[in-house]
Amino acid sequence: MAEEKLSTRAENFSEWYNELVLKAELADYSPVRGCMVVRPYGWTLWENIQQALDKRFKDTGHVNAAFPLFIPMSFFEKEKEHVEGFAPELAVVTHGGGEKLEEPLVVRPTSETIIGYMYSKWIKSWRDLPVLINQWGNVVRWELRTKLFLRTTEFYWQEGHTAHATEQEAREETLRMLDVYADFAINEAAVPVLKGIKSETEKFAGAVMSTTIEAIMQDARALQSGTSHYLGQNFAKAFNIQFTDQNNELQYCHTTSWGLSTRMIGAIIMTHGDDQGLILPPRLAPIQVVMIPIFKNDAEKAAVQPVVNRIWQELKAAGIRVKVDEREGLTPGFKYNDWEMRGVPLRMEIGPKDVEKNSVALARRDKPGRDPQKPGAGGKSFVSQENLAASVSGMLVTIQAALLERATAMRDSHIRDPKNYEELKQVVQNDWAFSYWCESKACEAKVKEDTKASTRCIPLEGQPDHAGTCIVCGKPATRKVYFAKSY
RNA sequence: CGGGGUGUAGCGCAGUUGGUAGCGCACCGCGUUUGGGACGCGGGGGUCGUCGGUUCGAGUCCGACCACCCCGACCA
Repeated sequence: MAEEKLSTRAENFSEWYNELVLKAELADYSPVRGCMVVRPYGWTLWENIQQALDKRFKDTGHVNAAFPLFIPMSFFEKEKEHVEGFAPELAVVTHGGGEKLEEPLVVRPTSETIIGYMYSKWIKSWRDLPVLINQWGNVVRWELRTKLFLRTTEFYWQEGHTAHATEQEAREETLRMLDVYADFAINEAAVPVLKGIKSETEKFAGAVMSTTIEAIMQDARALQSGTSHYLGQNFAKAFNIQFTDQNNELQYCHTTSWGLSTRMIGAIIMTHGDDQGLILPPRLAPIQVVMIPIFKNDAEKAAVQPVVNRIWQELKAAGIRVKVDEREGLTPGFKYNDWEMRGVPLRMEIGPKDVEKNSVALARRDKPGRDPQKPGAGGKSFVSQENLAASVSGMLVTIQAALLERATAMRDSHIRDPKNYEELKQVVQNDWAFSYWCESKACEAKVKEDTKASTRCIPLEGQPDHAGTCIVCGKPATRKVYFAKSY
């Protein structure tokens, strides 16, 4: 049950987020520190994300499998950078069945190691390649500071792991999956992400190259929303993933990995939500249309209910995710607010007047219109019951497009091009800076030191056609990078 | 792991010089209501975060611990 007002985004963005996650019943705090319980409404959203991604994975030739939750500790010691990167956040099982284990088991923080081990068993010949496997699962990273969906000790995600004969193939795969993520984020979640390459300091532990989709939240902070890595032969050498090529020569594979997690739910919340609550993109929303029957007495109820039922059937038959709010004892006004909190894209009101006029009232969540006397002011409109499924479908498409458009405008308004370093230091307090960078760790570290902003990515698109000078040190630079504060 | 804050009913809070726990919302029942957060009447629900100390007596005073949240160093 929704309670009264939320904190506003302007007052305290962080509070607003926390309250919204709880009140919209997406997730709740668990008795275990840093872990979350994903509630049915949040999980359904995740299932819709899974479906949209899984289809894209299958369409690009991948198959799903499941690897163990427990990984022998020694596996982590085989790849130097990997162990250094993950050692601080490993959860380790030392006992089982009441006895101390001979070798401790790590609860997977990511599965490169155990999958690498298995790939070395499965891959013998160039004919076995490429191997294109994805896994849906949970992982554990012992985080010091957690926040629902954005960073929790345990989280849910998918991790794709592929092995290829050549560097070129593996690099192509890395970028292909980055494109899949970007396509998903933009066209399903209406989150206008920027694709790019991570700096050396920001890349995945053990990768040769990390790529990312970066999103801008309403408070202008960056959220890394998905990553795709080219791992070179690092894991192949650590785990002996070798094959015999066409010339009968033994070669190491080139591997990739790519992941997208429940953090995406946080991205959706912080991209689209308003002070009224959640706003979900129609393509992913667990409930796309909520129907509110309105009646004052039994006679009106008798008139309204059959119409509600008929329309519900029609929408359902058309493949629309629709729910009728049949709760008794609550006023329509309360229900409006309640479903707005939960972010349902479209609300349909059906009362005696609609039955009489063969119409329904439709209210768009992305354009709250609180005064029905001023239909021009908000998103409330009255449409005929004829071809209603088509009108509703059309409106859902319109809402989806409007959300992406609004989010894109928001993103663009936050990207700035400071003229010099002094200006950059100001800009990154409330915006992103898109600046030439010499790609040295020293300059990157200096920005972080001075402003707390990090490099988010060197974007793959939108690079200038001429060289420039590093915004920090003034040395020649060929590419621009985004500097921003991040989650 | 450092700094700050909070722990009293499901949630938000009050609780005086220490005297045996209360308000709002939510919940349950009945009735009236219902096109933008309804109302009346009745009802249920608390070892006051934990442990210890002071005291005739502790939600209140003292100490320790624990948990969670917020802000900083690491990360999807």
